[in-house]
Amino acid sequence: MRPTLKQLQYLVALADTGKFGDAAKLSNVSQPSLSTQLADMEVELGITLVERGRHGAIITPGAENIVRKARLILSAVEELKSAARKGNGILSGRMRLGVIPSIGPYLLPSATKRLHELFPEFRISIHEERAVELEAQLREGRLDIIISTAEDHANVSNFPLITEELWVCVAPDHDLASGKGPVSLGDLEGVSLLSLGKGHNLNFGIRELARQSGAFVSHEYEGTSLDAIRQMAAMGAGVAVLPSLYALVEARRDEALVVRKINHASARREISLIWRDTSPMREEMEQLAGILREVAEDLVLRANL
Amino acid sequence: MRPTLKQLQYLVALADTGKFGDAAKLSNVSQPSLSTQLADMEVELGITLVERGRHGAIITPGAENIVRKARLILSAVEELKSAARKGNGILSGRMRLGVIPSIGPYLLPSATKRLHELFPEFRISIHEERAVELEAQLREGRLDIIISTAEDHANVSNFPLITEELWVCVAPDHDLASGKGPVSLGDLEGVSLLSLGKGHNLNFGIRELARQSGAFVSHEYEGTSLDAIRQMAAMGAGVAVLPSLYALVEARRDEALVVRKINHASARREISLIWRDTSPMREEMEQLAGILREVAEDLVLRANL
DNA sequence: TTGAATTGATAGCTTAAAACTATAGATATG
DNA sequence: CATATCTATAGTTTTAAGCTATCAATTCAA
Repeated sequence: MRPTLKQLQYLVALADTGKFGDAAKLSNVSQPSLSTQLADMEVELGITLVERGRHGAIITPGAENIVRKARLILSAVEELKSAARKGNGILSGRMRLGVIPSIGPYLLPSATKRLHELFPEFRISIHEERAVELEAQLREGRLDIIISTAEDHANVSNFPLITEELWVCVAPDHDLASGKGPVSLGDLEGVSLLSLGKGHNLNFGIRELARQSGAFVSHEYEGTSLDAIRQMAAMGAGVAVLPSLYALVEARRDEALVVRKINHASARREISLIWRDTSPMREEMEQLAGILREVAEDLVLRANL
Repeated sequence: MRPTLKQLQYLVALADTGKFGDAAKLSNVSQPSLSTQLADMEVELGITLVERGRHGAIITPGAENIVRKARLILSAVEELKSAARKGNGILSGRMRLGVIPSIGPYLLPSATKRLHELFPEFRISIHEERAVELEAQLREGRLDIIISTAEDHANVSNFPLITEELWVCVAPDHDLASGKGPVSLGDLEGVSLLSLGKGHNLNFGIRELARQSGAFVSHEYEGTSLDAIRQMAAMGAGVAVLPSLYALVEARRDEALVVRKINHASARREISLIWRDTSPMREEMEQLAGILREVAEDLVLRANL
């Protein structure tokens, strides 16, 4: 890569001092080294950069331009170095975050707000996809980090953020609307469960729940968003099964719905922050996870007030 | 100068290809060379730039920024190289031109106009000084080129631009105003010659003229500009001795003056373009001289119509 | 589960670049 | 005319960069 940065530096030093010897001293090299580097550079560029003589070195008029550009380049390199020093150890830059749709819209608005307060230099771009796509993209390096349920996948590290219980949401005239407190597994026998479509992470948990309780999963409608499922339930189409964050933060505000927690160990899912374990940013990832966890806990806490 | 341009180039290649091997191929080096350079760079910058793994190389979020800066730096270097290629052999850049006051205001307006037409990339900054100052500044490298009378000075090259005759200008009621055609040396005997002050180049020629003709140089007034001398003459203070360019272009337009050429071999001065002969721009200088000469000749020609 | 294929890292060596010392050549300056 | 002050050149040493060969890790397929 010619000219070299070193050569550019020598040229600038020469322009500043006006003498080869002084420029060499300034650059901490010997005068012959600087002289030869400069001569090489002139050959490389095919232009005479300085006029030599007893009087010292005078930058030729045509080379003033070059010197100016050289200064800009050198300062750009310094900037690069200081940028490297700065954005180190701390959350900075732009991270590509993937998130499942049943978490994204409910956790991330608060989370990004908080992150921006704490780390103004940090940006995340959010990609909402189903869990399978997310994982593939994480592996391919198209995402840096994902928020999903932590199933055991090879070569990824995960950090639990929050454990979500599953809640049922039904229209007030539904059988399940009459009881108080949590719903037991038995209460679900025979009912029609509304869920997100296939490939969605939430779907797996609900299928399992149906299997254990004797409920069945509705095929009439497979939602692509939790809001859609909630509205179906409000219209009496069945029992929406929703994760806590959504149930607490969104569904409970809907007066056309009764919301009850499902009281069973398997009626929960664990949301984690997941990254390739080859990633050199473990420290930052854990820092990020800590903040996301705080935000999630805070959301649940507020909703329970 | 770390990081090296080469290292930056390798980083960009890696960002583009996503694999060390491919990046190496793209950069025409072996994979180990590129690997070690990149590792060195990471140590130097104190930041992990890429995540390595079976999947290839993924730029870490914090380093995206660095890559972007690296691209800019590399393209700035390319720009520098193409600027060097462009501004070569042809008049370009900014040249610092010194000129004596008895030429500057009469030649340069036309000359700069013409130069700007021919070489839009070429700029000159003009410094009007007495010949002695000009020469000193040329030696010091504070000027690149001067327009002055070509006296034999060491270490400078000169290129004749125009030979100026000296003219006398007098008020219409002066003895010299009565004759027709050129003035002979004898006509000047005993008259009072008006001249620029000491140090001015024109002064030397006029002193010599006085010596040969038996005239004397007025000490009443030593002008600092040709216009001042002309006005003195118009008021009857003596005989202004003015060089052709001024006499033809300016003085002849003044109805309060009679202008006559002095008919003698020594009543002339040769104006040249002068530069340090260490200057590597001889070619450009000669090109410039050619244009200046054309402009000067053209001015004289027009004035004689 | 093993074996081929692919990826980047490491080791050892070679080549090329850069630097140094010493000195020559050129040119102002006293 | 000697001297001081420049830059260039020659010869050598040191440092950096590059190469080949090989390894270790991981994936993918049989």
